[in-house]
Amino acid sequence: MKDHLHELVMQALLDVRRKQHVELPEIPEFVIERTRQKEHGDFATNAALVLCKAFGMKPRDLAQAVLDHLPPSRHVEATSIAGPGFINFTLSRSCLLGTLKRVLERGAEYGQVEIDDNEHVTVEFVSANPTGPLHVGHGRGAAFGASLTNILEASGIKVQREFYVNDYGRQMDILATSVWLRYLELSGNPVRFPDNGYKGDYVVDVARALKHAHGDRFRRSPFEVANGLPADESQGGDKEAHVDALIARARELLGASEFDVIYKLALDTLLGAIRDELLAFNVRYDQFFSERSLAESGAVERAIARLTRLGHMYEKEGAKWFRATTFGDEKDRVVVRENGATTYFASDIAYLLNKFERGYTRAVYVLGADHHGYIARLKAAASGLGLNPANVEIVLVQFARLFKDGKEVAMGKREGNFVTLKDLRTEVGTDAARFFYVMRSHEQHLDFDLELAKSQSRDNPVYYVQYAHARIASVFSKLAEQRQTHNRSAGEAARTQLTHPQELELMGLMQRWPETIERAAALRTPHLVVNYLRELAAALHGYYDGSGLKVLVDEDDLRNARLNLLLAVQQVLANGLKLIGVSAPEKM
RNA sequence: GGGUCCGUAGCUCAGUUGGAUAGAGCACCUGGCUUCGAACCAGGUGGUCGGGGGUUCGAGUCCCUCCGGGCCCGCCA
Repeated sequence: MKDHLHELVMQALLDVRRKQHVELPEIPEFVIERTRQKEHGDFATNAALVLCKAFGMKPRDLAQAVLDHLPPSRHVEATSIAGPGFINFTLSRSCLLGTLKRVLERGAEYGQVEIDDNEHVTVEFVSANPTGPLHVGHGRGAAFGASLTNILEASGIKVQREFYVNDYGRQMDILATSVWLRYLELSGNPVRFPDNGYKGDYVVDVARALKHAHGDRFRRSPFEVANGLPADESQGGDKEAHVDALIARARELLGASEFDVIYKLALDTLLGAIRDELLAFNVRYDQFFSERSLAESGAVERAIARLTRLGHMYEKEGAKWFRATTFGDEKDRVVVRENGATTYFASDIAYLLNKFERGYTRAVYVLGADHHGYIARLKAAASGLGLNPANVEIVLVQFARLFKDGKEVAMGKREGNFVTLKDLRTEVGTDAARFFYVMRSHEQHLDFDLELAKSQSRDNPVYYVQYAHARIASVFSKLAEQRQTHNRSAGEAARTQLTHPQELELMGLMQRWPETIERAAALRTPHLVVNYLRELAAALHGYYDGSGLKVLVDEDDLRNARLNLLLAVQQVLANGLKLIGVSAPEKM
């Protein structure tokens, strides 16, 4: 519709240019946009304001000239000039009725664009370390990422959803060691637990499973384990050095392959829990990608070799550095440490390269706001690898804070007293949690009000939208009870009987649904979908309660036409809720 | 200190890439259920868009500056 109006205005401008003999090789850009207020019609253009100088006319005069030359269109009901020189367009009723027809024809597909095969985007989100359960911070990333990918797909972009598993490196070693120490404790051989160890109860659960499966196989004497270790932080030493020594001791006493058994059990258990939780949260992935596989397949080495070959690596103080400053990063980055181990960033580089080697045309990273330092680094890596950094996109999601009884719920992972996503989900339900997480702009800090999300009351915006859907369903069940019928094609034929302003408003809103998807996809802003749904639900409630009209009237044609309208609204509500992973109930 | 995100009604937030008289929800006030579901609706009160400059036909939106807050700044992951 926008394009159509743009074309009309362009035609008019070309005519005006010819008649007024304006010397102007090209018509500068102007926009057609939705109006903010109903009194201004449906669409407006700033053409006269933008072009008045070029045409040497006053804005309002130019606007009038444009209207005088505007080609007729069956979609346009009325035009007007307003304010400093805006041209407003009011869409014709037949145009709105066409939307109604289209919604019913396309059903669940309404609003979707056909997939464009030339582009294939990989979107990575959550990617939490498998060193513990998901917490409420991950929940926002999960809800955002899942909604965004659904929306991108609806907008015609081929999407792959990926979770990067950090199953390699020191944090996992610390986890495995923590499990082993808890296991020793359960076996009656307690060893002092390190300050930097993982202290959550889930670690004990894994230890218990380990003991159950393997008995005393990993028992060692506490003296052997603790003897000669450097002092821990609370003993006046360094916690990192202490825990590293403890890991080395575990490897030494158990042997590498035995240590791996523990490591593997911890990884499988915790990653399994993460996957289960994501599924329960209605978040699906196409792939869980292992960091370890990058190292083991030689991908990390290859990526470093590529950077070296392209002349972006150098050695300093025994370490190998990537010259990130060449590409705008604030400092160069270590890729291979002095001790020969590769850094986390080395894996990142390899992973980035791998994504494009797998054929994706664009890589989107959904990261927590604390990772904003990554943007320059990752883009520099892309440039260094010879990739186009414009195809690497990082979307930062701000933090979520949890409020209970008006007070913030504190979270600390190492202390083990954090609120898990599972806790939240079981307390407020998947629907409310998913809705609340994407209700606000991702650039905004989110205050998650537990009571509000939990409340089965009018205050809860989730119910407001779901209620609109359920309300429509109940009209249809009432229909059967009253032994009335709904004939869609009869309703279609009688659609011109839908004349009430609130009926037209509903149609106008439904017409905006495809535009909403397009916009939310382009801006990576799922909350626009939520805003839209709230608006559509409000219009439905207003129609239902405030218009004074009844749907289930005796007159067949009118009833069928109105039922068609309700069916269409229900369909669009369902389509929208699906994109954000919230159910569309028939009853509440 | 440097970087980055944010500051809009008492509270939580929208604001269509610079448009017209800044909008919702909650809270507060008034009214509406013997009629398709009141988890709803109709209406009202409430603003120096953090402060100050600038850019232009036009600024909550863009630029500068100051104030206030979140987060980041390791050969950790």
